[in-house]
This record gives sequence, C-alpha cells and structure tokens, in this order.
Amino acid sequence: MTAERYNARVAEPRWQQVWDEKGIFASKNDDPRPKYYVLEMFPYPSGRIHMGHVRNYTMGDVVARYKRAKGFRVLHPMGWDAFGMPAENAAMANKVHPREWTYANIAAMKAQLKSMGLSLDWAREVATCDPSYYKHQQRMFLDFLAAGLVERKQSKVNWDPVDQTVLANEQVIDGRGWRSGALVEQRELTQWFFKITKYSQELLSALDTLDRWPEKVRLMQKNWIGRSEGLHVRFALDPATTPNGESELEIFTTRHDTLFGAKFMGLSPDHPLAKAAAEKNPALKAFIAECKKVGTAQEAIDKAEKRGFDTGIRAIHPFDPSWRLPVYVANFVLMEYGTGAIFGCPAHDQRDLDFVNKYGLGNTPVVCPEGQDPKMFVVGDEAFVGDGRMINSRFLDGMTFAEAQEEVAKRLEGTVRGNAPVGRREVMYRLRDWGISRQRYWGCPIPVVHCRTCGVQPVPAADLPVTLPDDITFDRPGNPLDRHPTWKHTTCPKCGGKAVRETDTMDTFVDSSWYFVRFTDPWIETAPTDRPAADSWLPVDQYIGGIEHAILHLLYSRFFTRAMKATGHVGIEEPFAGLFTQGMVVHETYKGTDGHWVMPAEVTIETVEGKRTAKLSDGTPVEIGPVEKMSKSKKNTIDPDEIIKTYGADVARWFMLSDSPPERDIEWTEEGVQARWTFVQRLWRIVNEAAEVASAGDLPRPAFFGEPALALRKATHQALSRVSDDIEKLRFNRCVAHIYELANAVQASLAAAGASPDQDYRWAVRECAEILVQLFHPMMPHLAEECWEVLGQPGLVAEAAWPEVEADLLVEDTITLPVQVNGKKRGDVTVPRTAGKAEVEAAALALDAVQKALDGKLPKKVIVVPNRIVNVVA
RNA sequence: GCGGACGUGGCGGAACCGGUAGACGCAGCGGACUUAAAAUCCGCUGGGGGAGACCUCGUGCGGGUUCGAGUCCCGCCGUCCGCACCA
Repeated sequence: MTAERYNARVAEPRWQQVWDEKGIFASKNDDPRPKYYVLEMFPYPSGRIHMGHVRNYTMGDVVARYKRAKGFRVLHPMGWDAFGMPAENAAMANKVHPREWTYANIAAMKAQLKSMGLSLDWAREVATCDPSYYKHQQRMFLDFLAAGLVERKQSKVNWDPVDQTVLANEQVIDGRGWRSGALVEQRELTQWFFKITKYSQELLSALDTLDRWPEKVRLMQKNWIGRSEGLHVRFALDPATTPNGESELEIFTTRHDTLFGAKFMGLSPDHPLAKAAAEKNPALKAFIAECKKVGTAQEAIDKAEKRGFDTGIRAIHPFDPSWRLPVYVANFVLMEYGTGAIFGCPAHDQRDLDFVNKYGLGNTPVVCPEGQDPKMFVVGDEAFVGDGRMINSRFLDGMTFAEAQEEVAKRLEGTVRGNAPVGRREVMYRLRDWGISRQRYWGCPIPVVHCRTCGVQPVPAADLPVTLPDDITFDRPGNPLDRHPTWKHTTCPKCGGKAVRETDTMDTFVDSSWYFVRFTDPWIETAPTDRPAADSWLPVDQYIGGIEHAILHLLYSRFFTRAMKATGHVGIEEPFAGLFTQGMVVHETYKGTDGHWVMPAEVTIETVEGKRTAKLSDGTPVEIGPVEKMSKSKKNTIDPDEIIKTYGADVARWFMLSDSPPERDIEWTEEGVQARWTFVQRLWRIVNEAAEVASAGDLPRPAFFGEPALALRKATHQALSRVSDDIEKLRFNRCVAHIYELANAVQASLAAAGASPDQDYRWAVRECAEILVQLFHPMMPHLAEECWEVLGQPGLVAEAAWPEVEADLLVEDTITLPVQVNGKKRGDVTVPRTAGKAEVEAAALALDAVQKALDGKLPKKVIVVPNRIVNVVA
C-alpha cells in the first residue's frame, strides 16, 4: 500500500539516460511541423553553474517541454561563450593553457547542466572558441568589411602601462587598473569598428515592432541610442582674435530657439581650436592638461565643477554682426558628441548657468513660462528648461518655443556664408560605433594582414580560419600574439611580400552576437549559415536571460543580424521576437564576529520566540545581514550541485518557478527547499494512491458523472486551462499555485473515490492524476516520468501530447454572485447561469442581510454586473 | 539631475477589462496518529471588538472620480533600476 519514498538520486539519472538514448530532444531541420525556437543566454564556461543559471535554464526548459507537447518542432540548443579574459587570468595565475582551462570547464559545466534534466539538443552544441565556429565569424568580418560595415579608426582607450593592455571602463577603478593598480592612461590607438551607427535610426524605429519585449528594455535601448534633432550652426570668428586666423566655429544645438540668450561659446579641451589656442598660451595649455587629469574616474567626472578658460577668441552672433561672444574652453564640453563645441545659454540650461554664475557672464531669459509677466521673469540659480513664449529675442518675441526653433532654423539655413548655409538641421545620436579590437590572446583573431606596400589586406576566404597559435606564454605582460616568434609573420595576399598579421582579437560580444543563428545549422562547414535552416528557424521565438544584457548584447545582436542580412547570411532583421528578462537569485548574508562573510552552508539558523538567530557549528554567533544577490564576495552562494545531490534537480527547478514572479528576484531559503521537497514526496504519494484507486485501462469512460466526480473533473480541467495559459505568458509562479490547488483537490478525493462503488469517481481521479502529472512535467520532468510509469501510461510523458481542455467543464450551471449594499459585501446569491437581471436583482433583495442593511428603505438603484456582482444602492 | 518600475498579512506573493482583497506557498498555533520523536493527516492563522451569528478598520500617505478603487486621476513619501556634463 504505502509507496516507497521518491528517490530522486536514483530516478533522475535513470530518466536522463532514457531521454538521451532515445534522442527525443534532438530537433530535425526537415521536421514539417510549425517551429518554436526557445533559447536561454548561453553561459560563460566558468567551470561551475550557479543558481542564476538554474533559474534561467529551468524557465527555458518549461517552455521547451510545453511547446513540444503542444506539437511544435522545438529548437532548444546550448553552447558556450568561451572566449574571454578569465581564461587568460587563469593562465597567468595557474599556468594552464586557456584552451585546456576552457574545455575542462565546459566538460564540468556540461555535466552539471545535464544533471538538471534540461531538454536540450546537445548535438548542436557550439563553443565560440572553436575554430569551427570562429572561422565563420572571420568570414563574416570580411563580408562586413567588403560591405562597408567595418572601419579602422583612431580611438581613445584606457591603457594599463604595467599589464600593457587595454582596459574596459569597468576595469578602471578610481583611475587605476583593476589588476595592476597602475594609473591608467588615455591612449590613442587605431582600432577596428563595426559601424553600428549606420543603423542608429533603424535600430531605434524597429524597437516599436518588438511588442514581445519588456517595455523597460526597449526604453533602455532607446535612451542608449539617444536620438536628438538639432541644428549645426557655423559661428563666424573674429580672425583678429584667433590663433591662426581661423574664421569659423561650428557648434551643434537642440535649443536654437535660445540663440538670443547666448552668453558664451564653449570648446571641449580636445577641440582643435582649443589645442591651437593652447599652443600660443601656456596658461591655457596648463588648464587643458588639468582637465584631462580628471578624465577616467566616473565619480570625479560627476562631481567635477564647471570650469573654463577664456581663450580670448571672440565669436560673432549669427543674427547680429556687432554682437561678440567670448570663446571659453570648458571642461564639461565633450569632444565625442556633436562638434565638440557649444553656445551657452545660461538661462535655459543648468550647466551653462552654473558656468556663467562662476565666471560672472550674466544671463538673459529668452523663454518665459506661459502666464508669467516677462518683465518680472528672472533666472537665478535654476535654469528654466520648460516650454513658454519667447522674450528678449527680437524677431522671435511672442513665438512659442517650437515656432522659434523653426524660424531660426529656416533663417540660418537660408543664410549663406562661403558657399554653405550657416545653419544645417541634423539628427544626432548618442550611439557610437562599436570598437571590437582587443589586445588579447583568447579571442577570435581579426583576419587581416598589414603589408608595408599594400596596407591593410583581408585574409583570403580560402585561408580561413586564422587560428590562434597554441605555443604561447603568459609569463610577461602584454598580448602573447604580439610577441609570438613566428605567428604574426606572413605574406601579403596581394603582393606576396612580407606582411604581419593583425594581433588584435575581437571583443567577445561579437561571438555572442550570432550564436543563435549558428544553432540553426551548426554543422555546415562552408558557410556561417545554411540559409534554408536559418530561414526556417529564425527568429528566436522566446529568448530568456538576465537584464544585465538589456543594452549591449541585445543591441549588438540586433545590429549583427542586420549586417548578416546585408551580406546574405540571414533573411531577418530582428533576431529575438520574444524577450524575457528574469530576476536574480538572492540570499541572506551572514557576517561573523570578526567581520568576515560566512557561507550559508556553515551557518545554523534557530528561531526562538519568533526571532531568528544564526551561529556557526562551534556555537559562535553570526550576524544575519540583508538579503542580497548571490555573490562570491559576500559568500551568500548556494551550490546547485549540492542541492541537486541532496534534493534532486526537480526540487531545485520547482523552487526556481515557485512564488516569485519570474521577472522579480527570488530568495533562496533552506525552509523553501524543504517545503518543495515535501511537496515532491506528496505528489509521489498522491499519484501512487491514485494509481491504486484506478489502474490503467481497467475503467471505461463513464457516460455520466455524479456530483463529486464532476467537481473533481471541473477542478482538473480548470487547472489544465490555467496552467496552459500561464505557461504561455511565462507566469510560472501562478502555474505552481494552480498545481498545488489541483494536488489538494485530488488528495481530498482519494479516500472517498477509493471507497466508492461508483466507477465515475474513480475514473475522474485517474483522469486528474494523469493530467496533474502532465501539468508538472515541464517543471519537474524526472518526477513526472516516474509518476507516468506508476500510472501505467505508455511511452514517456516527455513525448506525450498536451491534454485537451474539455471546455464545457469550465462553465458552471449556477453562479454565485457577491451582493453589496453601498459597495460593502453583505452576502451571496446563487442563481442559474442563464438568470436574467431581474431574477438576480430579486434574489439579491430577498437576502436577509440585504433587507437588514436597507433597514426598511427602498433601494435607490440596483446594479447587476452579469457574472460579476450585485450592488444595491440605498 | 533625467528617465523608468514598484510599495498588498510575520514573509514570498495572488486578485483578468474598476466588481467578494489576501488564492497558493512559507513561517506560526492547535489537534489526530505514536510509548515517544520524525513523517503524515485535519483545523486555525490581517488588525480591533464579540461567547457567537456577526460588527468594524484595512492594499505607503493625502485628496479626487465612481453605485463600487489594491486597480483610474492629482499631489506627496519611500525603495529599487537604468543613464548621466549628450548641448
């Protein structure tokens, strides 16, 4: 009678092996059924999976298993984002070759992922560090180059003089290299760029079509692209005041309406005119040098006060030749945006106002808020940036801000000086081109050679891949490719003369910008894609990953897909039709008396009189800290491997799906794991008992169902309907709640149904058990297979079709409506579903509670909302 | 500074288009079974009042719209996130 406890440790590997042997998760490209491509962001092979992976991959797996059951041919692949710095760091620290380190990590992580029971098609596995992958990436680089989507240009980088390497912004901490601690320098290097800005407008406009993306991500990308419409204005300069007789300064503005409020011109310290002026003015030179010092640390930039230096140059106002404006070098003007020069209108720009207040240049308001007396309107410490009417602006006076903009633009466009109009409308974007050069070894080599006579030459397609040499050393700083004795020496493909290879490798974001395409046919050797396969699978229907990739990875992938389309490798523009960003996994933190963090595994929690206290195994008290994202530094991590070994993968998966909405953070707790484990055991018992109440095939479907059987069937089909709906919407926490409810319902029926002589009740229990197992199968697949077997079902639940809802079971014959008096609930009425308004009203008014609340008065009005509520207005 | 999201029991959260607030789970309390414990099963569990049927207050705070507001509108407060001298 009593079943053994469910033993996940035995059952899980067994079912994983069965799935593996039957190859049921391998998707075929020639399968004619409708496709569904579900993808989770592939991991960096750090060597161990963490709880974030467990959450991410569980969600994707639920969708994959569900869609498979719904009759789709599902593509659910996995691979490795395998290039990158940690492999080189490991090489330096432990003298392991980056390749060995990476592949060992891949093997370890793959075993861990397999223990999760994910329904992945491992036949399509790719690793970006494999020449069979990066060969195609090199090919596409060359295609992009030919298509004008790649460019080589000078760019500023953070240079670590000790490690002799370029650092990403986040690797610069307080102006110093994160590893070496050396002061970081700004260096100009010639680097390769993908011309993502060619697609600025398209990447922006197409955001509107991504209706299955989170609004938040679309907004972040929109802001990142940063479109603004403005005007280029060529200010004339008084040549008598310029260092070399320069006669013109071009600025960019979006507030040309405020031109009459101008008080100064601002030059970036990097502006050519500023540099030229500095050559003749040592004090200015010193000022510029000082500006650059602040440069790197973000904090310093934030807090730096506005400072400037009068160059002595004078600009002429475009609408008044007699109006001179002083030209300052100002530390807050960026060379990278617009033209690196501005005109300052302090009354309507806070930065400009801070600046003039410091240098006593005054301010004149030119926009007056609606309804305020222009004569009384003054600007003090706070710039007025709102809408209003023009004042103090000659021919613009009285116009709205929009009218004034139009008027100024029109006039300046029509004014010609030296063959060109003084004003030119332009749309400006904040988005910059994507610099992909990295001075590192463990990345995809950029397939070009440098020839002294022919310049930069692409490596011929036939010579790809340019592979990384194996014999490298990390005993010295700098890029091993650069100092390799032979690797970089080659011949020029054009002239046959001596040439050197490019020793920079590509940013790893390039690798991850097209892996989802490669998965559609990872076997083809002659090209990055097999077009029919790519066309049939793409776009990804559901992409799932962390919000931290909201901008770069997703934007680069969107660009890359467009570039691939332009070069004929795919037929689509948008790679991800649906995007979901999951929340983090968080945990309490613990701090020992010595102030060091303590791992949860070392802590014992006790609850005494409602107060939780923590201590170490030797009794030393531990302080319970705030709940935070799991991180190595705070030591509040839980090892998925340990959880799977102790409780099984299904418990870990179930935890990840329960309670917290998937887009929000989830808190991992010991009580929580226990509870999920208890529920697994309970489901196991329920199914075993249900199997005894009604074993497979021995009960024909009854023609009639009595009350208890019907009630259970309604609960069953309602749960089926709701779980299906919620999986489609990725509302996994609600699925879990519905499954609990159904489990409660069937458990309450078991004893009565077993004792009942009527077969209909037993049949309903069996139906419920079967559907219940199918409902939790996407979430806890191993337990589901085990239960499916107990129920004597043929085949695997992983291959079973999703059950059909019997729609008439979702409709009740009678409905119970709440009855309110003046909005306060006073009772319920149960009426036939077909009852008319009058009937419902009469039934509601007949209630004792309603009569009591009315206190003898006649109701003023009775509102009957069909199927919802009755409200009696007294 | 700019932009966005979110505030519901002791906790995670549910509540469709404005219609019974607190589903489901955790924790807690009481009971059954047991020599006992574990496991399991049953019941209770927002605050206040009442022996009880019930009454009353209650979704961050203050207003408003509505027969009816957790949900809509206005104004605050708080928390989190993104961007950040972008002209």
